[in-house]
Amino acid sequence: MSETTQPLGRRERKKAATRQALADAALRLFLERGYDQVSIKDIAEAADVSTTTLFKHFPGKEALVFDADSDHEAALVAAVRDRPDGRSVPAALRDHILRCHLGTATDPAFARFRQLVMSTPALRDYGHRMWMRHETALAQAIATDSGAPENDPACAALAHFALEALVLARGQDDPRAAVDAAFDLLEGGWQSPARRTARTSGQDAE
Amino acid sequence: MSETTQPLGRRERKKAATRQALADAALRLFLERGYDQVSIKDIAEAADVSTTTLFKHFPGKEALVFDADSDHEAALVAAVRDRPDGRSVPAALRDHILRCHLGTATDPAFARFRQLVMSTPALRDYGHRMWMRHETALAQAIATDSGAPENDPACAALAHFALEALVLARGQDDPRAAVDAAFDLLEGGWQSPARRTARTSGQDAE
DNA sequence: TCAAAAAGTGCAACGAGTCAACTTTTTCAA
DNA sequence: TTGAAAAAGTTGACTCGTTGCACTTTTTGA
Repeated sequence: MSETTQPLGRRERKKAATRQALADAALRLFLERGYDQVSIKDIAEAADVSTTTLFKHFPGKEALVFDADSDHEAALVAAVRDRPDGRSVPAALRDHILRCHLGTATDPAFARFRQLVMSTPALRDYGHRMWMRHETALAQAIATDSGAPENDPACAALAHFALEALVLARGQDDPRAAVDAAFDLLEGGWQSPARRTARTSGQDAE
Repeated sequence: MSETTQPLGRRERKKAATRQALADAALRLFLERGYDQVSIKDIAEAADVSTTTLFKHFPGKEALVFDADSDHEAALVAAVRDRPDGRSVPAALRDHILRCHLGTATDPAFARFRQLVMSTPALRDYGHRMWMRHETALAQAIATDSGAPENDPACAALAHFALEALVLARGQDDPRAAVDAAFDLLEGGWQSPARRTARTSGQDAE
Protein backbone atom coordinates (compact mmCIF):
# COMPACT_ATOMS: atom_id res chain seq x y z
CA MET A 1 0.00 0.00 0.00
CA SER A 2 2.39 2.70 1.20
CA GLU A 3 5.74 2.92 -0.57
CA THR A 4 7.79 3.71 2.48
CA THR A 5 7.24 0.54 4.42
CA GLN A 6 9.85 1.55 6.93
CA PRO A 7 12.48 -0.96 8.05
CA LEU A 8 11.56 -3.47 5.34
CA GLY A 9 14.40 -4.49 3.07
CA ARG A 10 13.79 -4.13 -0.62
CA ARG A 11 13.85 -7.86 -0.73
CA GLU A 12 11.24 -8.52 1.90
CA ARG A 13 8.90 -6.43 -0.14
CA LYS A 14 9.23 -8.59 -3.22
CA LYS A 15 8.76 -11.66 -1.08
CA ALA A 16 5.62 -10.27 0.49
CA ALA A 17 4.43 -9.24 -2.96
CA THR A 18 4.70 -12.69 -4.48
CA ARG A 19 3.15 -14.16 -1.37
CA GLN A 20 0.24 -11.80 -1.72
CA ALA A 21 -0.01 -12.46 -5.44
CA LEU A 22 -0.25 -16.16 -4.72
CA ALA A 23 -2.92 -15.76 -2.07
CA ASP A 24 -4.91 -13.40 -4.27
CA ALA A 25 -4.70 -15.62 -7.32
CA ALA A 26 -5.68 -18.64 -5.25
CA LEU A 27 -8.72 -17.00 -3.72
CA ARG A 28 -9.85 -15.62 -7.04
CA LEU A 29 -9.53 -18.96 -8.80
CA PHE A 30 -11.14 -20.86 -5.95
CA LEU A 31 -14.12 -18.55 -5.98
CA GLU A 32 -14.38 -18.77 -9.75
CA ARG A 33 -14.09 -22.51 -10.24
CA GLY A 34 -14.28 -24.14 -6.83
CA TYR A 35 -11.45 -25.41 -4.65
CA ASP A 36 -11.12 -28.88 -6.13
CA GLN A 37 -11.23 -27.61 -9.70
CA VAL A 38 -8.10 -25.51 -9.19
CA SER A 39 -4.68 -27.14 -9.11
CA ILE A 40 -1.56 -25.86 -7.45
CA LYS A 41 -0.09 -25.50 -10.92
CA ASP A 42 -2.95 -23.21 -11.95
CA ILE A 43 -2.30 -20.94 -9.00
CA ALA A 44 1.44 -20.88 -9.49
CA GLU A 45 1.04 -20.01 -13.15
CA ALA A 46 -1.49 -17.30 -12.39
CA ALA A 47 1.05 -15.71 -10.05
CA ASP A 48 3.82 -16.44 -12.52
CA VAL A 49 5.98 -18.54 -10.22
CA SER A 50 6.82 -22.21 -10.09
CA THR A 51 4.96 -24.69 -7.90
CA THR A 52 8.03 -25.24 -5.79
CA THR A 53 8.19 -21.53 -5.09
CA LEU A 54 4.56 -21.63 -4.04
CA PHE A 55 5.37 -24.24 -1.44
CA LYS A 56 8.17 -22.06 -0.13
CA HIS A 57 5.53 -19.52 0.82
CA PHE A 58 2.66 -21.77 1.92
CA PRO A 59 2.87 -25.16 3.57
CA GLY A 60 -0.08 -26.55 1.62
CA LYS A 61 -3.01 -25.85 -0.60
CA GLU A 62 -5.40 -25.04 2.23
CA ALA A 63 -3.04 -22.49 3.73
CA LEU A 64 -3.46 -20.33 0.64
CA VAL A 65 -6.95 -19.53 1.79
CA PHE A 66 -6.28 -18.93 5.47
CA ASP A 67 -3.62 -16.35 4.91
CA ALA A 68 -4.75 -13.92 7.59
CA ASP A 69 -5.59 -16.02 10.62
CA SER A 70 -4.96 -12.72 12.35
CA ASP A 71 -5.26 -12.40 16.12
CA HIS A 72 -8.31 -14.39 17.02
CA GLU A 73 -6.40 -15.87 19.91
CA ALA A 74 -5.61 -12.55 21.49
CA ALA A 75 -9.24 -11.52 21.12
CA LEU A 76 -10.41 -14.67 22.88
CA VAL A 77 -8.04 -14.20 25.76
CA ALA A 78 -9.03 -10.54 26.02
CA ALA A 79 -12.71 -11.46 26.01
CA VAL A 80 -12.12 -13.48 29.15
CA ARG A 81 -9.68 -11.12 30.84
CA ASP A 82 -11.43 -7.83 30.16
CA ARG A 83 -15.02 -8.89 30.61
CA PRO A 84 -17.37 -6.60 32.55
CA ASP A 85 -17.86 -7.13 36.26
CA GLY A 86 -20.46 -9.69 37.19
CA ARG A 87 -20.22 -11.46 33.84
CA SER A 88 -19.19 -15.09 34.01
CA VAL A 89 -16.47 -16.52 31.81
CA PRO A 90 -18.81 -18.55 29.60
CA ALA A 91 -21.15 -15.57 29.29
CA ALA A 92 -18.29 -13.42 28.11
CA LEU A 93 -17.25 -16.06 25.59
CA ARG A 94 -20.79 -16.33 24.35
CA ASP A 95 -20.89 -12.59 23.76
CA HIS A 96 -17.58 -12.62 22.00
CA ILE A 97 -18.44 -15.47 19.67
CA LEU A 98 -21.86 -14.10 18.81
CA ARG A 99 -20.40 -10.69 18.15
CA CYS A 100 -17.19 -11.55 16.31
CA HIS A 101 -17.83 -14.88 14.65
CA LEU A 102 -21.49 -14.97 13.74
CA GLY A 103 -21.81 -11.36 12.79
CA THR A 104 -23.61 -11.50 9.47
CA ALA A 105 -20.98 -10.26 7.11
CA THR A 106 -21.53 -6.73 5.93
CA ASP A 107 -18.86 -7.39 3.35
CA PRO A 108 -20.28 -9.47 0.47
CA ALA A 109 -16.79 -10.63 -0.51
CA PHE A 110 -16.31 -12.03 2.95
CA ALA A 111 -19.64 -13.82 2.73
CA ARG A 112 -18.54 -15.57 -0.45
CA PHE A 113 -15.26 -16.46 1.22
CA ARG A 114 -17.07 -18.10 4.11
CA GLN A 115 -19.36 -19.89 1.71
CA LEU A 116 -16.31 -21.30 -0.06
CA VAL A 117 -14.76 -22.53 3.15
CA MET A 118 -17.92 -24.09 4.50
CA SER A 119 -18.72 -25.91 1.30
CA THR A 120 -15.26 -27.44 0.89
CA PRO A 121 -14.52 -30.28 3.32
CA ALA A 122 -10.76 -29.82 3.14
CA LEU A 123 -11.10 -26.15 4.04
CA ARG A 124 -13.72 -26.74 6.71
CA ASP A 125 -11.42 -29.20 8.44
CA TYR A 126 -8.37 -27.00 8.09
CA GLY A 127 -10.23 -24.04 9.53
CA HIS A 128 -11.45 -26.18 12.38
CA ARG A 129 -7.92 -27.24 13.23
CA MET A 130 -6.71 -23.65 13.11
CA TRP A 131 -9.53 -22.54 15.37
CA MET A 132 -8.88 -25.30 17.87
CA ARG A 133 -5.24 -24.33 18.09
CA HIS A 134 -6.36 -21.62 20.48
CA GLU A 135 -7.63 -24.17 22.95
CA THR A 136 -4.64 -24.23 25.27
CA ALA A 137 -4.21 -20.47 25.28
CA LEU A 138 -7.86 -20.00 26.13
CA ALA A 139 -7.74 -22.67 28.81
CA GLN A 140 -4.79 -20.97 30.41
CA ALA A 141 -6.50 -17.60 30.31
CA ILE A 142 -9.53 -19.08 32.04
CA ALA A 143 -7.40 -20.81 34.62
CA THR A 144 -5.46 -17.65 35.37
CA ASP A 145 -8.65 -15.67 35.67
CA SER A 146 -10.35 -18.20 37.92
CA GLY A 147 -7.33 -18.62 40.12
CA ALA A 148 -7.31 -22.29 39.21
CA PRO A 149 -4.09 -24.18 38.69
CA GLU A 150 -2.78 -24.17 35.17
CA ASN A 151 -3.83 -27.41 33.43
CA ASP A 152 -7.02 -27.49 35.49
CA PRO A 153 -9.23 -30.00 33.69
CA ALA A 154 -12.41 -27.99 34.24
CA CYS A 155 -10.88 -24.93 32.60
CA ALA A 156 -9.59 -27.06 29.75
CA ALA A 157 -13.07 -28.49 29.28
CA LEU A 158 -14.71 -25.07 29.23
CA ALA A 159 -12.17 -23.78 26.73
CA HIS A 160 -12.63 -26.78 24.48
CA PHE A 161 -16.39 -26.64 24.58
CA ALA A 162 -16.57 -22.89 24.08
CA LEU A 163 -14.50 -23.18 20.92
CA GLU A 164 -16.45 -26.19 19.74
CA ALA A 165 -19.66 -24.27 20.21
CA LEU A 166 -18.88 -22.26 17.11
CA VAL A 167 -18.22 -25.40 15.10
CA LEU A 168 -21.40 -26.95 16.38
CA ALA A 169 -23.42 -23.88 15.47
CA ARG A 170 -22.33 -23.78 11.86
CA GLY A 171 -24.14 -26.35 9.82
CA GLN A 172 -27.19 -26.15 12.03
CA ASP A 173 -30.52 -24.57 11.14
CA ASP A 174 -30.19 -21.54 13.38
CA PRO A 175 -26.55 -20.91 14.32
CA ARG A 176 -27.28 -18.18 16.84
CA ALA A 177 -29.82 -20.32 18.65
CA ALA A 178 -27.34 -23.18 18.63
CA VAL A 179 -24.64 -21.00 20.19
CA ASP A 180 -27.11 -19.85 22.82
CA ALA A 181 -28.15 -23.37 23.68
CA ALA A 182 -24.54 -24.46 23.91
CA PHE A 183 -23.56 -21.65 26.23
CA ASP A 184 -26.69 -22.06 28.34
CA LEU A 185 -25.36 -25.52 29.03
CA LEU A 186 -21.87 -24.28 29.82
CA GLU A 187 -22.97 -21.38 31.97
CA GLY A 188 -25.24 -23.60 34.00
CA GLY A 189 -22.49 -26.13 34.58
CA TRP A 190 -19.78 -23.57 35.25
CA GLN A 191 -21.44 -22.03 38.28
CA SER A 192 -22.69 -25.30 39.68
CA PRO A 193 -21.48 -26.90 42.90
CA ALA A 194 -17.96 -26.25 44.10
CA ARG A 195 -17.48 -23.44 41.65
CA ARG A 196 -18.03 -19.85 42.63
CA THR A 197 -16.71 -17.48 40.05
CA ALA A 198 -18.86 -14.70 38.70
CA ARG A 199 -15.96 -12.26 38.89
CA THR A 200 -15.14 -10.77 42.26
CA SER A 201 -18.15 -8.57 42.87
CA GLY A 202 -20.51 -8.08 45.80
CA GLN A 203 -23.15 -10.37 44.39
CA ASP A 204 -22.76 -14.02 43.72
CA ALA A 205 -25.96 -14.65 41.84
CA GLU A 206 -26.38 -12.96 38.50
CA MET B 1 -14.81 -67.61 12.14
CA SER B 2 -17.41 -70.28 11.38
CA GLU B 3 -16.96 -72.10 8.09
CA THR B 4 -20.62 -72.38 7.21
CA THR B 5 -21.37 -68.73 6.78
CA GLN B 6 -24.69 -69.59 5.28
CA PRO B 7 -26.02 -67.61 2.34
CA LEU B 8 -22.63 -66.36 1.25
CA GLY B 9 -21.81 -66.91 -2.39
CA ARG B 10 -18.48 -68.45 -3.19
CA ARG B 11 -17.50 -65.08 -4.49
CA GLU B 12 -18.38 -63.05 -1.46
CA ARG B 13 -16.08 -65.23 0.51
CA LYS B 14 -13.08 -64.49 -1.64
CA LYS B 15 -13.98 -60.84 -1.50
CA ALA B 16 -14.15 -60.85 2.27
CA ALA B 17 -10.91 -62.81 2.38
CA THR B 18 -8.92 -60.31 0.33
CA ARG B 19 -10.46 -57.47 2.28
CA GLN B 20 -9.34 -59.07 5.50
CA ALA B 21 -5.93 -59.83 4.07
CA LEU B 22 -5.54 -56.18 3.16
CA ALA B 23 -6.61 -54.91 6.56
CA ASP B 24 -4.35 -57.42 8.33
CA ALA B 25 -1.34 -56.63 6.17
CA ALA B 26 -1.91 -52.91 6.62
CA LEU B 27 -2.14 -53.07 10.39
CA ARG B 28 0.87 -55.33 10.63
CA LEU B 29 3.02 -53.10 8.44
CA PHE B 30 1.84 -49.92 10.14
CA LEU B 31 2.73 -51.29 13.53
CA GLU B 32 6.09 -52.50 12.28
CA ARG B 33 7.26 -49.42 10.43
CA GLY B 34 4.84 -46.61 11.21
CA TYR B 35 1.98 -45.29 9.14
CA ASP B 36 3.90 -42.85 6.97
CA GLN B 37 6.67 -45.34 6.25
CA VAL B 38 4.25 -47.76 4.62
CA SER B 39 2.94 -47.07 1.14
CA ILE B 40 -0.27 -48.29 -0.43
CA LYS B 41 1.84 -50.28 -2.83
CA ASP B 42 3.53 -52.08 0.08
CA ILE B 43 0.19 -53.11 1.49
CA ALA B 44 -1.21 -54.20 -1.84
CA GLU B 45 1.86 -56.31 -2.55
CA ALA B 46 1.77 -57.85 0.91
CA ALA B 47 -1.81 -58.93 0.23
CA ASP B 48 -0.87 -59.88 -3.34
CA VAL B 49 -3.34 -57.60 -5.12
CA SER B 50 -2.99 -54.44 -7.16
CA THR B 51 -3.35 -50.99 -5.67
CA THR B 52 -6.48 -50.46 -7.74
CA THR B 53 -8.07 -53.47 -6.13
CA LEU B 54 -7.15 -52.15 -2.72
CA PHE B 55 -9.13 -48.99 -3.40
CA LYS B 56 -12.12 -51.06 -4.46
CA HIS B 57 -12.20 -52.41 -0.92
CA PHE B 58 -11.22 -49.31 1.06
CA PRO B 59 -11.92 -45.69 0.22
CA GLY B 60 -8.52 -44.50 1.41
CA LYS B 61 -5.40 -45.30 3.35
CA GLU B 62 -6.85 -44.40 6.73
CA ALA B 63 -9.85 -46.65 6.25
CA LEU B 64 -7.54 -49.66 6.29
CA VAL B 65 -7.02 -49.11 9.98
CA PHE B 66 -10.60 -48.41 10.99
CA ASP B 67 -12.00 -51.55 9.50
CA ALA B 68 -14.27 -52.47 12.36
CA ASP B 69 -15.91 -49.23 13.41
CA SER B 70 -18.44 -51.67 14.85
CA ASP B 71 -21.57 -50.42 16.54
CA HIS B 72 -20.41 -47.58 18.72
CA GLU B 73 -23.42 -45.60 17.61
CA ALA B 74 -25.91 -48.18 18.79
CA ALA B 75 -24.09 -48.40 22.11
CA LEU B 76 -24.28 -44.64 22.58
CA VAL B 77 -27.98 -44.53 21.84
CA ALA B 78 -28.55 -47.46 24.15
CA ALA B 79 -26.55 -45.81 26.91
CA VAL B 80 -29.04 -42.96 26.84
CA ARG B 81 -32.19 -45.00 26.29
CA ASP B 82 -31.52 -47.80 28.74
CA ARG B 83 -29.93 -45.84 31.54
CA PRO B 84 -30.95 -46.65 35.11
CA ASP B 85 -33.74 -44.68 36.75
CA GLY B 86 -32.71 -41.42 38.32
CA ARG B 87 -29.57 -41.16 36.20
CA SER B 88 -29.38 -38.06 34.03
CA VAL B 89 -28.48 -38.23 30.37
CA PRO B 90 -25.02 -36.70 30.73
CA ALA B 91 -24.31 -38.93 33.72
CA ALA B 92 -25.21 -41.98 31.67
CA LEU B 93 -22.97 -40.80 28.84
CA ARG B 94 -20.14 -40.21 31.27
CA ASP B 95 -20.45 -43.75 32.54
CA HIS B 96 -20.56 -45.16 29.06
CA ILE B 97 -17.52 -43.28 27.84
CA LEU B 98 -15.47 -44.04 30.93
CA ARG B 99 -16.41 -47.68 30.72
CA CYS B 100 -16.18 -48.33 27.00
CA HIS B 101 -13.68 -45.84 25.66
CA LEU B 102 -11.15 -45.24 28.38
CA GLY B 103 -11.05 -48.77 29.67
CA THR B 104 -7.34 -49.42 29.92
CA ALA B 105 -6.88 -52.07 27.33
CA THR B 106 -6.50 -55.54 28.71
CA ASP B 107 -5.44 -56.55 25.23
CA PRO B 108 -1.84 -55.45 24.57
CA ALA B 109 -2.43 -55.61 20.79
CA PHE B 110 -5.26 -53.14 21.16
CA ALA B 111 -3.05 -50.85 23.21
CA ARG B 112 -0.48 -50.77 20.43
CA PHE B 113 -3.27 -50.10 17.95
CA ARG B 114 -4.44 -47.11 19.93
CA GLN B 115 -0.90 -45.88 20.29
CA LEU B 116 -0.52 -46.03 16.50
CA VAL B 117 -3.70 -44.06 15.91
CA MET B 118 -2.96 -41.39 18.48
CA SER B 119 0.57 -40.81 17.26
CA THR B 120 -0.38 -40.43 13.60
CA PRO B 121 -2.11 -37.13 12.79
CA ALA B 122 -3.89 -38.49 9.73
CA LEU B 123 -5.34 -41.35 11.76
CA ARG B 124 -6.20 -39.17 14.72
CA ASP B 125 -8.20 -36.86 12.49
CA TYR B 126 -9.88 -39.68 10.63
CA GLY B 127 -10.89 -41.34 13.86
CA HIS B 128 -12.22 -38.06 15.15
CA ARG B 129 -14.38 -37.61 12.06
CA MET B 130 -15.69 -41.14 12.39
CA TRP B 131 -16.53 -40.63 16.03
CA MET B 132 -18.30 -37.36 15.38
CA ARG B 133 -20.47 -38.99 12.74
CA HIS B 134 -22.58 -40.26 15.61
CA GLU B 135 -23.48 -36.75 16.66
CA THR B 136 -26.87 -36.51 14.98
CA ALA B 137 -27.94 -39.98 16.04
CA LEU B 138 -27.02 -39.23 19.62
CA ALA B 139 -28.72 -35.85 19.53
CA GLN B 140 -31.89 -37.45 18.27
CA ALA B 141 -31.75 -40.13 20.95
CA ILE B 142 -31.42 -37.45 23.61
CA ALA B 143 -34.23 -35.40 22.14
CA THR B 144 -36.53 -38.39 21.96
CA ASP B 145 -35.69 -39.34 25.53
CA SER B 146 -36.23 -35.83 26.86
CA GLY B 147 -39.44 -35.31 24.99
CA ALA B 148 -37.81 -32.40 23.23
CA PRO B 149 -38.47 -31.64 19.60
CA GLU B 150 -36.13 -33.27 17.16
CA ASN B 151 -33.41 -30.78 16.18
CA ASP B 152 -33.59 -29.20 19.63
CA PRO B 153 -30.42 -27.10 19.88
CA ALA B 154 -29.84 -27.96 23.53
CA CYS B 155 -29.89 -31.66 22.75
CA ALA B 156 -27.60 -31.12 19.79
CA ALA B 157 -25.21 -29.21 22.02
CA LEU B 158 -25.17 -31.93 24.68
CA ALA B 159 -24.57 -34.61 22.06
CA HIS B 160 -21.75 -32.66 20.47
CA PHE B 161 -20.06 -31.89 23.75
CA ALA B 162 -20.43 -35.39 25.11
CA LEU B 163 -18.68 -36.81 22.07
CA GLU B 164 -16.05 -34.10 22.15
CA ALA B 165 -15.36 -34.90 25.77
CA LEU B 166 -13.57 -38.04 24.69
CA VAL B 167 -11.45 -36.14 22.20
CA LEU B 168 -10.65 -33.54 24.80
CA ALA B 169 -9.62 -36.16 27.30
CA ARG B 170 -7.10 -37.87 25.04
CA GLY B 171 -3.93 -35.92 24.84
CA GLN B 172 -4.35 -34.58 28.33
CA ASP B 173 -2.39 -35.57 31.40
CA ASP B 174 -5.14 -37.50 33.12
CA PRO B 175 -7.81 -38.55 30.63
CA ARG B 176 -10.22 -39.87 33.23
CA ALA B 177 -10.05 -36.68 35.26
CA ALA B 178 -10.59 -34.69 32.09
CA VAL B 179 -13.70 -36.68 31.21
CA ASP B 180 -14.99 -36.17 34.71
CA ALA B 181 -14.42 -32.45 34.60
CA ALA B 182 -16.10 -32.20 31.21
CA PHE B 183 -19.18 -34.09 32.34
CA ASP B 184 -19.37 -32.20 35.60
CA LEU B 185 -19.79 -29.15 33.45
CA LEU B 186 -22.41 -30.77 31.25
CA GLU B 187 -24.38 -32.29 34.09
CA GLY B 188 -24.50 -29.02 35.94
CA GLY B 189 -25.74 -27.18 32.90
CA TRP B 190 -28.17 -29.84 31.82
CA GLN B 191 -30.26 -29.75 34.96
CA SER B 192 -30.13 -26.01 35.35
CA PRO B 193 -33.11 -23.68 34.97
CA ALA B 194 -36.00 -24.67 32.76
CA ARG B 195 -34.76 -28.19 32.48
CA ARG B 196 -36.07 -30.97 34.63
CA THR B 197 -35.08 -34.34 33.39
CA ALA B 198 -33.63 -36.86 35.75
CA ARG B 199 -35.68 -39.69 34.27
CA THR B 200 -39.28 -40.15 35.43
CA SER B 201 -38.82 -41.42 38.95
CA GLY B 202 -40.24 -40.49 42.34
CA GLN B 203 -37.25 -38.36 43.22
CA ASP B 204 -36.09 -35.29 41.41
CA ALA B 205 -32.78 -34.78 43.14
CA GLU B 206 -30.15 -37.42 42.73
C1' DT C 1 -24.84 -73.27 -23.43
C1' DC C 2 -24.11 -68.69 -24.23
C1' DA C 3 -24.24 -63.97 -23.79
C1' DA C 4 -24.71 -60.00 -20.53
C1' DA C 5 -23.71 -58.14 -16.10
C1' DA C 6 -20.63 -57.70 -12.40
C1' DA C 7 -16.35 -57.82 -10.21
C1' DG C 8 -11.37 -57.86 -10.41
C1' DT C 9 -7.02 -56.44 -12.48
C1' DG C 10 -3.22 -53.70 -14.49
C1' DC C 11 -1.55 -49.66 -16.60
C1' DA C 12 -1.25 -45.09 -17.15
C1' DA C 13 -2.22 -40.85 -15.53
C1' DC C 14 -3.19 -36.74 -12.35
C1' DG C 15 -2.52 -33.73 -8.34
C1' DA C 16 -0.18 -32.67 -4.05
C1' DG C 17 4.06 -32.29 -2.10
C1' DT C 18 9.37 -33.11 -1.71
C1' DC C 19 14.16 -33.21 -3.06
C1' DA C 20 18.42 -32.00 -5.12
C1' DA C 21 20.78 -29.36 -8.19
C1' DC C 22 21.42 -24.90 -10.54
C1' DT C 23 20.65 -19.86 -11.56
C1' DT C 24 19.60 -15.66 -10.31
C1' DT C 25 19.29 -11.57 -7.14
C1' DT C 26 20.42 -9.17 -2.99
C1' DT C 27 23.47 -7.97 0.69
C1' DC C 28 27.50 -6.75 2.82
C1' DA C 29 32.19 -6.23 3.48
C1' DA C 30 36.98 -5.78 1.79
C1' DT D 1 33.96 -1.48 -7.27
C1' DT D 2 34.49 -6.10 -6.73
C1' DG D 3 33.28 -10.30 -5.07
C1' DA D 4 31.84 -13.91 -2.16
C1' DA D 5 27.90 -15.57 0.97
C1' DA D 6 23.17 -15.92 1.53
C1' DA D 7 18.60 -15.99 0.22
C1' DA D 8 14.97 -16.74 -3.43
C1' DG D 9 13.57 -18.71 -7.47
C1' DT D 10 13.64 -22.19 -11.01
C1' DT D 11 13.76 -26.59 -12.96
C1' DG D 12 12.96 -31.38 -13.39
C1' DA D 13 12.51 -35.58 -11.66
C1' DC D 14 10.52 -38.18 -8.14
C1' DT D 15 7.23 -40.26 -4.40
C1' DC D 16 2.74 -41.22 -2.95
C1' DG D 17 -2.31 -41.35 -2.78
C1' DT D 18 -5.99 -41.77 -5.81
C1' DT D 19 -8.77 -42.21 -10.13
C1' DG D 20 -10.07 -43.49 -15.00
C1' DC D 21 -9.82 -46.59 -18.70
C1' DA D 22 -9.48 -50.75 -20.94
C1' DC D 23 -9.21 -55.57 -20.37
C1' DT D 24 -9.98 -60.16 -18.32
C1' DT D 25 -12.35 -63.17 -15.34
C1' DT D 26 -16.21 -64.82 -12.87
C1' DT D 27 -21.06 -65.19 -11.94
C1' DT D 28 -25.64 -65.11 -13.23
C1' DG D 29 -29.73 -66.24 -15.68
C1' DA D 30 -32.35 -67.14 -19.75
